[in-house]
Amino acid sequence: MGKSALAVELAEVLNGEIVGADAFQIYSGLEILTAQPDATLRQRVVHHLIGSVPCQEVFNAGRYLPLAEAAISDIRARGKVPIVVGGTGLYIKALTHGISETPQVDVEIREKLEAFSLEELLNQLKGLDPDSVETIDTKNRRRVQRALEICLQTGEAASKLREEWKRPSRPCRGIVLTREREELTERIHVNILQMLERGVMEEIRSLKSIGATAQEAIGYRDAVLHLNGSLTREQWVEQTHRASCQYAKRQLTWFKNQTKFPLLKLSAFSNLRDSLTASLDSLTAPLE
RNA sequence: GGCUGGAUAGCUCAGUCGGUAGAGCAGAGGACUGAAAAUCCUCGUGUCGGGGGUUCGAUUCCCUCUCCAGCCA
Repeated sequence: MGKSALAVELAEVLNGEIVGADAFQIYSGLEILTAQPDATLRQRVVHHLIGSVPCQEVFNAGRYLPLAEAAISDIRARGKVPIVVGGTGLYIKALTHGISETPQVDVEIREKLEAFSLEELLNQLKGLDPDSVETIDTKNRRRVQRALEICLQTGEAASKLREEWKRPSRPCRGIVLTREREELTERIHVNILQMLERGVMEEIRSLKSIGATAQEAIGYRDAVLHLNGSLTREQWVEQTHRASCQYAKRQLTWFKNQTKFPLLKLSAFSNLRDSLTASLDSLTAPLE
């Protein structure tokens, strides 16, 4: 989409610093694959939380929130403007609305639950927390399992701990960047080819290990298959491109329907300057 | 040239003992409270390769043609 470059322009105008809100750019070791802002951009403006967690570690929204809040306070304390940039809707919503007070994920419990079928998980959950069964998507294993994890860890019903998104919106302004679908598709293609030129495959080959969450990055598993020889370079490009386009669509759906931020279609502008001006206009919208 | 398989949704393929057909993937839309670049939900009319025959009725049986594989010459 072109978030990183635009964010740096904005930060320079607003005397700001950037706080990453991207579940995968957070990892170090996957700089190329996750398209982290390059050295030039990072020299111009201070970036927080990007490439800051070893990709061997398990990371999630629960870990993200306090880190991001700390970064934001720190920026404010120095009289600067925090600019949160990223494509992970859940992380941004956690920041603006907070999330329920539930304990950190217990890896052992999670692993134990992996062994059960969805039906078995549902039955357990029905016994412990019938209300949850009413509210969550019971066809979605992740949701059912998470609710059960909370019940088992806390000894309480997950539905009790789950509060409405509280802190109905901490004051902030925001914009959602979009582009024409075709243009976006083309840009994604170019970006993927650039990853190869920059050495994604070498980056991935040199990893000694990778954590359970980081390995979900688009293109990672297929890259491993390519390095094994079971997938051609072209196939890697094709699959990664497809997955990225699908992801971009899901992001749009999320931001359109889960936030009140105005949409800004970048396709209308031919250069960064104009995009910046338009962004600044949009950002004068009332505080959310 | 002969034989044997194929030819069905954008792609890979099921299927119809003859009553005009369905999965996965792709595509479109949507959901989303600690795995979120994840996970999940909804949406399937297509000359069933062309032509002819049998039949009340053929994508399904028969003949023929075309194309693609493989085998034999």
